[in-house]
Amino acid sequence: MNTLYLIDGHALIFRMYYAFLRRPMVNSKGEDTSILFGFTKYLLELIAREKPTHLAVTFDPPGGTFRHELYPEYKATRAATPELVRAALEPLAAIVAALDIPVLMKPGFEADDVIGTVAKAFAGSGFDVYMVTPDKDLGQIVDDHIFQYKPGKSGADNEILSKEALCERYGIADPRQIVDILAIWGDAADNVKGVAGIGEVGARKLVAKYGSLEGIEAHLDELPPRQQEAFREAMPHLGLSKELVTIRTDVDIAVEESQLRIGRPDEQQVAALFSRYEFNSLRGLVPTLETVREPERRALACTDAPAEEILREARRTGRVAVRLTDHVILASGDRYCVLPYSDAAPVLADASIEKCGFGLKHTALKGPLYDIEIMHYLLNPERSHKLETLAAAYLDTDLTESGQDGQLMLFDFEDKAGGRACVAAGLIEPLLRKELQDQHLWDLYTRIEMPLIGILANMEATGVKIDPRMLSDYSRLLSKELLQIEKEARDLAGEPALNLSSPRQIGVVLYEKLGLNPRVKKSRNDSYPTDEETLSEIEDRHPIVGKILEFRAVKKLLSTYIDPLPTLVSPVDGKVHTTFTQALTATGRLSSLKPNLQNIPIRTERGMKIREAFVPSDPDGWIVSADYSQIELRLMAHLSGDPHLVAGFAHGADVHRATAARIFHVAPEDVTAEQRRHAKVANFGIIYGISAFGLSQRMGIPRSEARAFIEAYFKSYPGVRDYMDRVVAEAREKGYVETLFGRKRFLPDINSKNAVARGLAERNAVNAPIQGGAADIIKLAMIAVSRRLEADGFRSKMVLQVHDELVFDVVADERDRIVEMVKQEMESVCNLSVPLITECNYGKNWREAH
DNA sequence: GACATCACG
DNA sequence: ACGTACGTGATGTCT
Repeated sequence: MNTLYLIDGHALIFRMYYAFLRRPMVNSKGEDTSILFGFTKYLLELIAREKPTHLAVTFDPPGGTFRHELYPEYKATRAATPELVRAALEPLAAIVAALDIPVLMKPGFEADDVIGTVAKAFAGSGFDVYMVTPDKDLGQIVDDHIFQYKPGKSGADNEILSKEALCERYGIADPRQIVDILAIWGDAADNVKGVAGIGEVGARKLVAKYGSLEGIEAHLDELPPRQQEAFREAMPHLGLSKELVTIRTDVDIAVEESQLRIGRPDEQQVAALFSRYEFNSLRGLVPTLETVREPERRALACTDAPAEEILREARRTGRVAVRLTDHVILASGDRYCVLPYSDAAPVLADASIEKCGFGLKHTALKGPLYDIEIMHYLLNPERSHKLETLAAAYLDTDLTESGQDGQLMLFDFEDKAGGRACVAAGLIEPLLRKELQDQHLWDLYTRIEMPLIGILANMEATGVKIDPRMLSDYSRLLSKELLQIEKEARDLAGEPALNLSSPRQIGVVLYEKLGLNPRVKKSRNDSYPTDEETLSEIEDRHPIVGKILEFRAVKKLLSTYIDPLPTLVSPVDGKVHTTFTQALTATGRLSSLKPNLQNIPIRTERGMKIREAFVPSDPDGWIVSADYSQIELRLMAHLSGDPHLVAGFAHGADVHRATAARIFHVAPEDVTAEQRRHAKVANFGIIYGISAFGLSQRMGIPRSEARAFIEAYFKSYPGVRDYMDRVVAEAREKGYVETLFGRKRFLPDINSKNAVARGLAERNAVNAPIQGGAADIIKLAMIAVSRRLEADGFRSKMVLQVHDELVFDVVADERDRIVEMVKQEMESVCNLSVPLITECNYGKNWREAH
């Protein structure tokens, strides 16, 4: 459904004027930006929250209106417009224009009349219209497709008044009767006279009973004498009052649908205006093409068909669209059928029939899989790959629109929506196939992502065995420690109720009560910094700081890993089954969720113990872990071709030591521990697209020293600097960078005038080919290893991937063969100018396997 | 739902 | 004068 939001500009301005009256907002130039800020924020938040497809702002035009001609005293009692409001009008118009939001005005008419006219016109042509105004007058316009959207006091509590809500509020049958209520009630603000002595309640009751002003007049004699008298007295002006409070819906104003479509803000203008008024907090709210909702598209035509026909068609063409829910939906062309898994299984498992669809990660599916979510992910990993988005972009149809079939039973409706989705995926797939081929991404899809789909399905289905007893014992132990730490910290603070999980409370205790760092300042959102880095610096000033850090560490382990993990163990097989997402990260990595098994602790002793709970499914079996050694730095060596970095890997030497030796001009055996540590940090920095600031933070040295350090690094490895320059230049020219295997990452900010955004894009340009290339390589390894597991008849399973590590649940007698096979496959998956080395170990649990 | 924090590579 | 090392996910607080 298309939605049109019509903003009552003046009403909103006044609302903001009063909202900020006691605590105005002033920028560094001393200008009062309250109204501009409040108005702009409201507008942007409305767009973000409601995602209108169409939007306009209305203002009252300068000069009088037809109401003044009818009645010279109209609004005569109004105080003069406050100077702040007057001053806000022009800048506001500029902001609204920069946001590409149309302004509607008509000389001689109030904004209300324009809103009324446009609302009626668009509601009549299939729109839902929301009139954004606190003004009760506009209630009279409300109907089945026109709503009053009342701004709340603090942004969030907006109220949407439907026809039903208004009728209930006023006790009337039709919102149009609000006109009669207002005429009788009168409106002091507009100087419209009503009936003396009758207020809102009286007017409501009378209109409810007699239907209208005219109805009341016809039955005047039924009223109590006092009211009769009041009405007779008011009679001469009531007709005028009614006319004045009636909102016109026939204003001669030409508004095209296309004018009101949500547009594209002028980034330059918006940036200039926002920095002029210092609206830094609003920048992120400016709608982008991704965040605005596209106007309505036509529905997708499709029909259901007998299952036998679809199955026959699938076998004949060697292709079928698939959607897996509680049941199976199959589609061919624009026809679909719904059937139980048992009936669909033969086709799903028939490898000679290719499958296309959205989300095909399922163990039942065999044969070539064309998953449009993943195909689209390769075209641009950072865009949305939702089916609805793809259907809108590739088929110009709206899959979200639904329910107009009204009377359908729920399951019929679900089938129909599912059928439509399945048909849509089948129609989108060939279009994506073409784009992948045009953009040279076809090989990446067919050789890496496509075979990976089934592998991930199997890994998820297999799961990892967990020892819940071990975890519950450990939980008891750590919980006791936690309680003790909490008590000690509270005693040290002298605050028995201190919540150690609250950074806010911690900040107050540390900096206000104990005064541990007089220099520290509340940051902009009224909070003190209490992150680990900050606290470590002041750890020796008070024993409580160490307690807080320890509390945090233990609490993290308990609440993120130890306690939730057992609840995620399947009662069926005693295993946890994560979900691997294949179309999420910007770089090509996988991600893992519910639970995330890619961030299980390893760096501390307490954390490492958690890995003891990850065990082989057979008590006699083994956990085997194989991880690529320094894969990202090796890729940097390969991509840059720097002879010294390549040489550093050639003889299996300690790279960080070799780096330190080169940077500090000492023999490798004379490198100190600190030099090696710094070289290691620098090597990581290089992969991240080093910056002097970042390095100085990590090494705890001044920025000038960091700069010198980077210079020394580049002097030692000139090829690395050349590579970084090259890849950034390539990004500037083409707008994207790519991995060895052609995986792309687009960097729209690479030529930005904003130095921060540009800097990030430049570091991404350096990092994406490396992080993404490593992701490509381990995916290839997973494919190679899976093939061997199957071809050689292994019973052991691959169960986890952690970016540079593969984890296997291994049966006892396969241990040594698995270690050998995995290492061999992982190391030979691609040929770089440096060796790919895999560390492969086994143990009775994940911890021991390292 | 935003933010701060912290677990991993 | 800004405001930054790359990529993720889960939890708790607070509004």
